[in-house]
Amino acid sequence: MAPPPRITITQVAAEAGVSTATAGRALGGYGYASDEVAARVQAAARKLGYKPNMLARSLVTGRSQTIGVVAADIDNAFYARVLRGIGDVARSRGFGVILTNSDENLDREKEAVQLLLEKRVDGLIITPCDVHGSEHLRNLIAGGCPAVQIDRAAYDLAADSVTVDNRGAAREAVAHLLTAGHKRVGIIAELEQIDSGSLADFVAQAAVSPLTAETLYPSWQRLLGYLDAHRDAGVPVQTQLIRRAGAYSSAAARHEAVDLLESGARPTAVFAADGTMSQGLMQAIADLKISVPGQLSVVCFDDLDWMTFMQPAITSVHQPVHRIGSMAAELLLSRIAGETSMPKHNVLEARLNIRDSVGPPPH
Amino acid sequence: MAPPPRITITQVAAEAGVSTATAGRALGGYGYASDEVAARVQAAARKLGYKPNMLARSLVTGRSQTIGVVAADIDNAFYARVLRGIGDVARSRGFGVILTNSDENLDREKEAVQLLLEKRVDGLIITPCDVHGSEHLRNLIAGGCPAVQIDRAAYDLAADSVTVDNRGAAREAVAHLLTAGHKRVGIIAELEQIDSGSLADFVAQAAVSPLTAETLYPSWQRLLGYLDAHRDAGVPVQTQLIRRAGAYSSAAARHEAVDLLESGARPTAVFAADGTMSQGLMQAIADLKISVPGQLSVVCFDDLDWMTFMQPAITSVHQPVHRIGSMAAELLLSRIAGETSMPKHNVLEARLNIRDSVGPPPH
DNA sequence: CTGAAAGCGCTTACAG
DNA sequence: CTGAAAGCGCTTACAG
Repeated sequence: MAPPPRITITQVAAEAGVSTATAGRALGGYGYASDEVAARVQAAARKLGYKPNMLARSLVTGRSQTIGVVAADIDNAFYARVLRGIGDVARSRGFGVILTNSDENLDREKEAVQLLLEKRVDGLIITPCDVHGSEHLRNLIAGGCPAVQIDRAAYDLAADSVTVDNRGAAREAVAHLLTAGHKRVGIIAELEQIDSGSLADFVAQAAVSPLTAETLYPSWQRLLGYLDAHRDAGVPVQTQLIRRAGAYSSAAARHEAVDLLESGARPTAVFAADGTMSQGLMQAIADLKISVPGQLSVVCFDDLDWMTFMQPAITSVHQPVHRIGSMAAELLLSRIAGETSMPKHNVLEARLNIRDSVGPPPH
Repeated sequence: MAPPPRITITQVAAEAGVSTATAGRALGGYGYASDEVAARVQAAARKLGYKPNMLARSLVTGRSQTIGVVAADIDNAFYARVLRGIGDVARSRGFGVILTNSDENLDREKEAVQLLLEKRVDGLIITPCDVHGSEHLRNLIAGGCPAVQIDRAAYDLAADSVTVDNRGAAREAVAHLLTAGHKRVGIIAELEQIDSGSLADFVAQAAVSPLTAETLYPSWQRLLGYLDAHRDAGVPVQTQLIRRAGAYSSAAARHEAVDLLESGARPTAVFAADGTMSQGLMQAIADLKISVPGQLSVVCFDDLDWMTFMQPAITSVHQPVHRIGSMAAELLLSRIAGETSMPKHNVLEARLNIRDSVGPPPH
């Protein structure tokens, strides 16, 4: 009933009649060992049911063969998928993955990083909750801990990043609507963090000077794509069609969407800028019993990947989410392996998946 | 540019002018230390930016403050949520979480358990991919590693489990359809693993002797609930209405659903036994342009949690998924803390969420 | 309350 | 190719 004591390399060495150093070399795949001895040690290990204690190994080698992940919220299809990509790569390379959630909260992020550091991860993959660069992340990098950012990139952090071309994808999505003849295209976006003054200022500024999207939050990048498409098509932007949920919440999105769709100048098409906004929009459409694409054309950013199963199937922007994770992991592992070069910002393309939710504007 | 060397407790002790033992006691919160010394040590630690090395601590204490999770597939809303529940509890108790995926593959599961054991997790939460009890899991338990099963329970494993009352929930769901007057209710279920001979045998046996659901796979448990509801309502079971996708695949489900809905004796209602089956069913309904609930009433098991956003909103069985994870983690932590009692199988209730997808049978 | 010593289970130079 | 010794960074008895 009492748990049998764990077998250590000392016992294996004794059983095989060699030193622990030799046993370690034979088992750990480092250093030399004659075939004869190696076989004897392995037999002893098998016989005793030896399992190496990685904690001890890590303590001496200084590497834990573990990567840490700070996700914003694993209970979200986007991060779940990213994590799958990370996990697949980690597994294939013999690495473990320690997972933490920040909930977009800076204190939680700090705690999470702290935990991961104490557990001596070899590197970490993080969704920084503040793109304006948090000091603790700079310290991390300065401390020599490899890190790869995901989904967003803090502008002054000398670390790799893997993101999606949000701006380009939104531009394409909105262009698709404008090309179908729509002149009043709404957008529902999170736009929580204020990057550059008010929303109106942002729009005004985008109109006169080309903004760079690199260091913005995804929802602002997508708004920029929306503005790009309008400029490209020569369709004037109407600020009352730009709706800001102000939070990553489908309830907030639903509220904004209902308000938008009941407003005097109802748009003939709407672009929802992420999966959660899309949920809210679809709820609003159901609330108001609006037919799609009859009365309203719709394109959704589909982080959540359920747009294909809706009726009608929604034209949506599909991110290569698994790839974000696997690429981040590959990058991180190459940094851990010592590959050194300038930090690189990798931008993946998102694909527009054309379905049945876009038609010509009504009458 | 070179990463600054890590600060160890030895350096903190030197800085504070005490022994490492005292420094450890002052910092680690174990043993005694006078207020004066404690303050001096803490000041030194802060000054040097000391971060404890948990690897070293774990090596000596024998506890890693880490729990391992073997999920079937994190890229699935069910496990993502479970993991959230686990992560929330772990965080609040200062534990780390190492995540692995088994993909319902026994070899992967073994590898995963092996990895977790080498990393010396204090316990693990697992979705056993073979409910017939795998030897490696028995060894694990025998080795004294606390483990909690999730979603299913291997029948001969002396370990806690947290599952959902699949049978009861399916029974309620199907009863809801039968009560609405449906006499031909179809079911689309995974039913991959054969638990007791053929499907027909299983159904026949259930009719004569009361089967116990405890050690069955979830999809078989749900089928049992389907049969229960029919027996309760005195409605005869028609085997051609019981469709088996044979795999956890929405494509397979879609195929079976199309076949079922195009068959001579088309059912007037269908129960989809899990989120993936539900996807397949909804696709089939779209393929065939069947109106819901006009021509067909539908109840779905909603692992994926997107039924509420569909049009029309689908009546669905909603599992307390987050709770599964948090409960499993709490249970595991109490075992790790040394609480010893008989393994307990905890069964959570699922809730039927009534929406618009059920009406009376046509004509 | 504090310190010197031993030790957790490994790996790493260093001799041989 | 192998072994004796030292050491990774901590904690744990054991004296004092």
